[in-house]
Amino acid sequence: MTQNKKTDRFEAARLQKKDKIVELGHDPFGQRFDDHRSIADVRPLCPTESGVDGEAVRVAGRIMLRRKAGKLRFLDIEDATGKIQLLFSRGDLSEEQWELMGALDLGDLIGIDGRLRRTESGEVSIFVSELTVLCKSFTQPPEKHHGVTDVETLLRHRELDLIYTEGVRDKLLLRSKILDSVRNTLAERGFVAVETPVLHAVAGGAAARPFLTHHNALDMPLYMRIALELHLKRLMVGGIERVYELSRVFRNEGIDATHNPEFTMLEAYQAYGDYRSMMDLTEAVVCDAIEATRNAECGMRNKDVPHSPSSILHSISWGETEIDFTPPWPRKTYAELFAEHAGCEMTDADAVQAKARQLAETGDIKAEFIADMDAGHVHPDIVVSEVFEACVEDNLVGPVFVIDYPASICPLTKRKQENPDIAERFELFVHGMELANAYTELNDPHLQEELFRTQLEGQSEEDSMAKMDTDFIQALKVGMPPAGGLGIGIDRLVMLLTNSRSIRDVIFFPLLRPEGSEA
RNA sequence: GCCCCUGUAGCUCAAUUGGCAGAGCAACUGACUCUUAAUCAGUAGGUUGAAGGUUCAAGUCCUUCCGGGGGCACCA
Repeated sequence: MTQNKKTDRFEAARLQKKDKIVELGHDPFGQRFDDHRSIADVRPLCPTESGVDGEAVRVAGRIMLRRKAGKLRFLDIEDATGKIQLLFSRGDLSEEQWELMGALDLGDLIGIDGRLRRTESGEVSIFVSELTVLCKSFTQPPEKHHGVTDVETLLRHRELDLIYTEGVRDKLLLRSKILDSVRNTLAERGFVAVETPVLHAVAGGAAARPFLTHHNALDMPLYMRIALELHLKRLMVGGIERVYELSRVFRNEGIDATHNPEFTMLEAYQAYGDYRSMMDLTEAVVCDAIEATRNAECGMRNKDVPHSPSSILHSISWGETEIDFTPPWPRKTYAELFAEHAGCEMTDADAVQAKARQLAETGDIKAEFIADMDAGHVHPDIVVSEVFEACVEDNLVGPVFVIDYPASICPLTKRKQENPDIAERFELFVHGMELANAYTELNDPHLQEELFRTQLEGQSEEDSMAKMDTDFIQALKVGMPPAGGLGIGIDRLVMLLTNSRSIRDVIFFPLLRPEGSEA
């Protein structure tokens, strides 16, 4: 890196201090430090009156701020639970300890033994009796008041973001709480967590462009999975009646506020259920997660939590608005929503085409699409789908289950008994964002095989989700129970529950282009 | 892939019409035994993202490239 030369002057100063620490007989990189307590635990133990000696405590943390006042040094340190002020007094410390203190810099990790006591101004403090260096830091910390604001720096050096930007750590840890909650909800209902292959010979189960890789020994191309679906259904055939996987999938597509190339997906399958069972499950998963985030926020270091408190148990803040998730959530059919917002019946092909042209004029639908449509290259249901996306989805504030989709755009879904043109599928929308997608799973192997073939019509191979997977068809022939299946985009769920506008806010290390390539 | 915005010291930001690249924090030296973004005095710190061009003169204008952000497209 060309940066090295610039940073040298800072690193050199810290290297000298490291040598000083060694000279004084201490390890600049520290050793195991037992029996320290969390700062959050220790703070309340401080006597309320200034100048009164409290309990002897041992803590560890990173040096965040430093102030000098004559032969006194005030250091603020922070651990995973909070901050506390340390006071070093020249009069109370040995020469060796005072010199060791002088070799500290902002950003160093230290261990402290001392007594809790309030300063004259009433600040909770630890009056230090012994300092232990736990790790020397060699980089210059960001500006103490403003921190780092440059988004690129924050994303490329997420550890700095976590240390120095207020609330970032809490928000990302909230993600872990949500994941725990989702797993608990599923476990309570008897779902078994499994792991299936990430490397697929055929990337099926969704319509998305996969990442391509290669196995050397077998000399064969492999795809990173774009969905979990097909393997999980094979496990249902195998007798695992309630099964889920909560893990990473990969899609080789654009990056924006709601898309990262690798993201976390939940897929759950329930034998002998249907898409209605999955609505109940979705409500449970989301409501439990809302409760979990509330409980987590109560114990958090920073009070500027994402959500304003509300009297409604299952409600969350989203921007300036409040969304009520109290179940049951409304269920509206695709057809009625279509009629409501498009102003015509989706079965009236001519009217739908007219609406599509109208939407093209306002730019909500691409001109190219209209050209394809007029040339007869587009299935009528695709036109319906296009119009639906253009004029319905953004109006779905939600939460709302959109149910009963046109069968032709759902090749893995069971058709309604009374109407084979309609598939038993729902998508959950909240503020125009697609949060969940579920089906009554198709378990007729011959129909499935046929749909895999016919879906290809009018679509490029890579745009189709209907990729023939013969192992999967073979499994269906063994016999898969009628079942409901559910998919939830976990990153989007976390965005929703943490009031985050960008998916990057809820992923520790979102994908970025490498910086400063020499080429 | 397209359009708009953006890149100045480790960090946060200035720099008039094209006219000597500056400040705060951090660092370094010093003063101060109760500070709270401590304060005060001093020192040092720059290939203005990169390359080219216009000009007596470029952080500023032009071209290309690189990174980032936002929007569009793609994403059933």
